[in-house]
Amino acid sequence: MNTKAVGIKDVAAAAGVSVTTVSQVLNNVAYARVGAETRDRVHEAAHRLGYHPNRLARALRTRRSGVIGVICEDLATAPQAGRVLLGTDEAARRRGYNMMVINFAGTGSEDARESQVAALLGRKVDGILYVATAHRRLRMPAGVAGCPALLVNAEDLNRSVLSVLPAREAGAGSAVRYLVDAGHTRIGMVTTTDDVPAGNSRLRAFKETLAHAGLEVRAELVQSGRSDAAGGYQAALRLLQLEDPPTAAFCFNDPMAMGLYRAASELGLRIPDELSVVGFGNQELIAENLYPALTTIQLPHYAMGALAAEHLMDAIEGKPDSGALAAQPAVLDCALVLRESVAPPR
Amino acid sequence: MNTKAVGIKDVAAAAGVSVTTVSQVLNNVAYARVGAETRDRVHEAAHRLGYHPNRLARALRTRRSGVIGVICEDLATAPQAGRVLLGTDEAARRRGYNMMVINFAGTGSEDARESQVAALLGRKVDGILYVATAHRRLRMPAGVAGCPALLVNAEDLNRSVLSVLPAREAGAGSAVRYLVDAGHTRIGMVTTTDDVPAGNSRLRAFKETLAHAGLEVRAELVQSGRSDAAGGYQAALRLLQLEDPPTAAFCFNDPMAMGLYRAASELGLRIPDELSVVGFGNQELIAENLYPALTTIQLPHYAMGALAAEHLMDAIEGKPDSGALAAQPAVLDCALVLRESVAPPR
DNA sequence: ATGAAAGCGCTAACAG
DNA sequence: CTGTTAGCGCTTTCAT
Repeated sequence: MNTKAVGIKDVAAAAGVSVTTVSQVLNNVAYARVGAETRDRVHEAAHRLGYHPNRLARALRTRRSGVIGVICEDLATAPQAGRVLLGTDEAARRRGYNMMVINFAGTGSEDARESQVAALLGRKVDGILYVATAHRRLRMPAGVAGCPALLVNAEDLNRSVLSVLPAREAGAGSAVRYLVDAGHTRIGMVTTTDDVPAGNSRLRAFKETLAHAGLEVRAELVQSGRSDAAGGYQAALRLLQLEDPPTAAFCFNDPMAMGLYRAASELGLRIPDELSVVGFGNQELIAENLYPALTTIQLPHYAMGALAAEHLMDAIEGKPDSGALAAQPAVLDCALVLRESVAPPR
Repeated sequence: MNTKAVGIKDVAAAAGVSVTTVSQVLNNVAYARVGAETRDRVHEAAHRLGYHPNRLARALRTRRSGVIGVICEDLATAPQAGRVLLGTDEAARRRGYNMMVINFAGTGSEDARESQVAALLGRKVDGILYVATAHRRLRMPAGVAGCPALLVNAEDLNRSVLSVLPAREAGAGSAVRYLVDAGHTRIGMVTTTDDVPAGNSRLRAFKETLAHAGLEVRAELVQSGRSDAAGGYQAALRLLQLEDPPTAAFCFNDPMAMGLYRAASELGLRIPDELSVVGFGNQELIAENLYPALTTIQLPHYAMGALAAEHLMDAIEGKPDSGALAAQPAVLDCALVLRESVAPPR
């Protein structure tokens, strides 16, 4: 905490006016009527002295800190958390807010979490953003009640906190449709056996998209395994050794697609000539480094962070329409990132 | 900003004492002499009313906010930033601090950066941590001067701000030594042509380690390319097609190792039986999902974040030894993460 | 052993 | 058009 000496009264003295005038001029208070020449004097003095308002004092007085608290689940291991934070930071900054960030470790006890939330609240954050790692329904920490809050990438069990979500199912659908549009008629899916809601919804999107395209969905064309490269490899091996193997495959996530690449390589299948593949998640480390580079679905992390921040700030500032938007979750589109792993069937 | 009603004077009233006493009891002020029975009454009242001190008011009065400002270069795309933040958050929390985080985009102008730093300073952070993406020498933003600050993963051009750094060169050395210890005598390196200081230092470590082991360093055993999988593939192709090819290779980073895996696969070389490989960086998405899983060097991101936070808090609180440590950068070891990609030569 | 009162830097009535 | 003043909630001398 810098022992910066120059305060509002120094500016007032330098400009030969009262602190009120300085405050009103620098904050552009609407109703205050201050002469143009006085305004200039104030601005000049403030600039000359290098005055920067003490936001703590202002917050104490106005009961508004301009800080939004961000609770991140698993800040460290999830690469997407950074993108959400970036979106939030940029949106916040545009409106003069800053972020105070805490991490909710997977291992933390309920008490530990509550005390972290209490820390945020004690620092008088204006609102709270809860950034979940994976889409699911969760219970907001109790302390948050009574403070404007928003969920990113998850839904509240009590439905009392609204959410910003990715259109995962639509994203999965567009991945599959891309394969259909490329001309494929035998399309397989490498999905997960892990019991996550995402698994079912992506599989459902797969089936519905095929059905909608008038394509038969044969059970053997859906193979599953653990949601990593090893699981993808196993599932892909089964899929690609079918007597009538698919010419294209949609994978539950990029690591599984990486496993599929290995299976294809071992079986002598060239991607994309003999096998087209689309992943999910756009884990750049994987998707860009695979050969050929993987076409995959990008989740709108940045946009979710930004939109959630906007909604939160609207709620904090009591914007009229913030209530209307609150009724249902905001759902953001997933983009298809085109790379090299899809071609028409031969 | 919660309109939480209960303040210190509510507690005082409920306990039948003055606010002074409440403050002294709750803060465990050393010199204050308060009767044991009074203490209990105060604690009980505070607990019963659900009192939480307003940290803003306290900060204003004590000139210490208990907030550390964290400037992240490239919060979004660098997966390591999250780990550093986690280390910082946990260390900070143990001592009652919180983090205010901002992102320095690669594209931001000098002015934009200064204004972000000004925002941090205006919010009266007690100190600043600058988390760089890649090790290099940089100029701290001008505004930071006069505020306790520390650099993570970089060094200050003016040498006026001290650093916490990874022992990259030693890490690279231990990777190579691991291959030597496994019995390899013809060891190659896949390095980068990108002009980054890290490239030279890792190559130097490679050469020195081999020389120290009494092994010849033949120029053809060092091949280079762009620092991604494609570059690694090209370099590896040259390396593995030498007339006397190496039995082991050290890669500049994990993406390049991924490229080497592809080259090995195309040439029919089995890892680790016919070719051992060690990467650098432990990008889990890659290292864990490659087959066989990649043995690689882990940079101490978490530890750097934690240590930097500790040093910073020591400096803020004027700990006596904080000056002594300040003389030279703190250097933290890199761990070798053992997986499946190394075996003795045949 | 406890309390009264000043003040951190700022904003916002209210008065002139 | 501008200045005086009373707090925001807390800590901390200084009295008692």
